[in-house]
Amino acid sequence: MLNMKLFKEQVELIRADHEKRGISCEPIDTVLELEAQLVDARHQMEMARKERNTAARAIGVAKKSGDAAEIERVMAEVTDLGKRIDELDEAANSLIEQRDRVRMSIPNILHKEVPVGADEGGNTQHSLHGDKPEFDFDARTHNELIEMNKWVELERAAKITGSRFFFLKGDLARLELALQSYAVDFICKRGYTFIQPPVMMNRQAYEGVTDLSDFETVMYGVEPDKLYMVATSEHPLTAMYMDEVIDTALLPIKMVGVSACFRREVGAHGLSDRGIWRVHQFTKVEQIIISDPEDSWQHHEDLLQNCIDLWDSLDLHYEVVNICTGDMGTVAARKYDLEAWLPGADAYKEIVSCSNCTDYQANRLKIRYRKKDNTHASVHTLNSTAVATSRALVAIMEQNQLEDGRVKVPEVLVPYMGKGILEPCSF
RNA sequence: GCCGAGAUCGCAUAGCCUGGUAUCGCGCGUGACUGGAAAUCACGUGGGUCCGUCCCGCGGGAGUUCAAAUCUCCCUCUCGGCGCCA
Repeated sequence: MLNMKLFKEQVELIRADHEKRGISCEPIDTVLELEAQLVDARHQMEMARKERNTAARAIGVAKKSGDAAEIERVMAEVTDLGKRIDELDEAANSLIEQRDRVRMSIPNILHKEVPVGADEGGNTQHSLHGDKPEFDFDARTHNELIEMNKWVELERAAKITGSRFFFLKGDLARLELALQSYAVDFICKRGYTFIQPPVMMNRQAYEGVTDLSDFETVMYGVEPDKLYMVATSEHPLTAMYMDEVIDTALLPIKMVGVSACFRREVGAHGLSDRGIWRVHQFTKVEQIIISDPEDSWQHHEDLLQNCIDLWDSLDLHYEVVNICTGDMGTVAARKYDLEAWLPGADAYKEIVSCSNCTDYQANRLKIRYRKKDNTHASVHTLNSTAVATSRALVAIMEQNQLEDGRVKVPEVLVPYMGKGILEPCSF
């Protein structure tokens, strides 16, 4: 959510951003109009309250002096004022609610270097990494590999939960665990603190970190308890500091979290989504930074560099992409994706997403820091995947496959696995 | 799940019984003193603001009252005790 100060002092900035995104400026005008009404309503209410406070204090004085007629007169006056205040208060609250409902739908201000484009076709290449593997046989898709090696149970999982859930078995499950440990170790060596978050959150905290429409399309709700399963550990790890003023000396706070992630994936269909590429539950190692606004763009580059170094060390071929205006979403001000090459699909597909959300989440969550001049300001929040394990498994399987369908383990993971080749499962 | 005690500005803490302007301290900021600093002293230090001897704010919500941090009820969380439990 954008700060009201921005609407009052630099509304041209918001308008210019909407032009760039190719969306209507109408909501901006609505916010300004509601704000003008609110200021007026609030002022009227304050004046009425002032009158009442003054009169009510006079009652205390009059009671001590015992002037019964005077007490009665003032009390009648105060009762009338009370009714008027209630009405004005109700009007003001309704205006705030209307204003913020519109304000929440207004997206973050983009970084000036975000490429302009209508949809994902407008994304541009940032850099290309690793060598594209060559096969002297027909490369298989990950679907074929998991089936011939019996590494994944999709149909049996469907019996007990539904489609898009899975059991991960044997060497592939062990590789998943190895990836988690390796990625956590890798990021911790760079000064991040490992944190395991809760995987459910309440509505209020969740509204602070995500787009409202996500409640319909992304999140699972746990009904009787009014909780939501987290879609990524970014959400609990960012929200954990809500309503706090952080000691400036503690910034930046750098965290690496691991959690199961739950997504409804409403409307996702198609051949490219089969297997374990797009599923309702997967595990993700995530980097989070809570930063002084002055440093956040440097941290954003650092997060990307961590990903590049990590994925280079796995010896995989991928590209880094600049996400364009039309593909950005509401919360991020700038976003890089890593897209791994999948020989089975003959395409580059998203495996990592690295965002600077600037103060957009922090405004909503009221995560502030104390500045030198003793005033408060919102922090910046950043997040980046390190590895989403199920997608990393797909990339490793497809790029490291052998002719017989077995898979070579990346060098750096061999110590975590205790073996260099993934063998088929016996059942 | 049951019983009890709590939640007050960045931190800490008083006010609650007995309703009438949010207290002391620490930290931080500004100024004075100084060659400079420390120490000391003064002022400031939740949000809003049309800058007022203004309005709001004491975990959240409702109620009683002319008036609620203060009284009543409901909820959330924390701490202690008991129970259950991987």
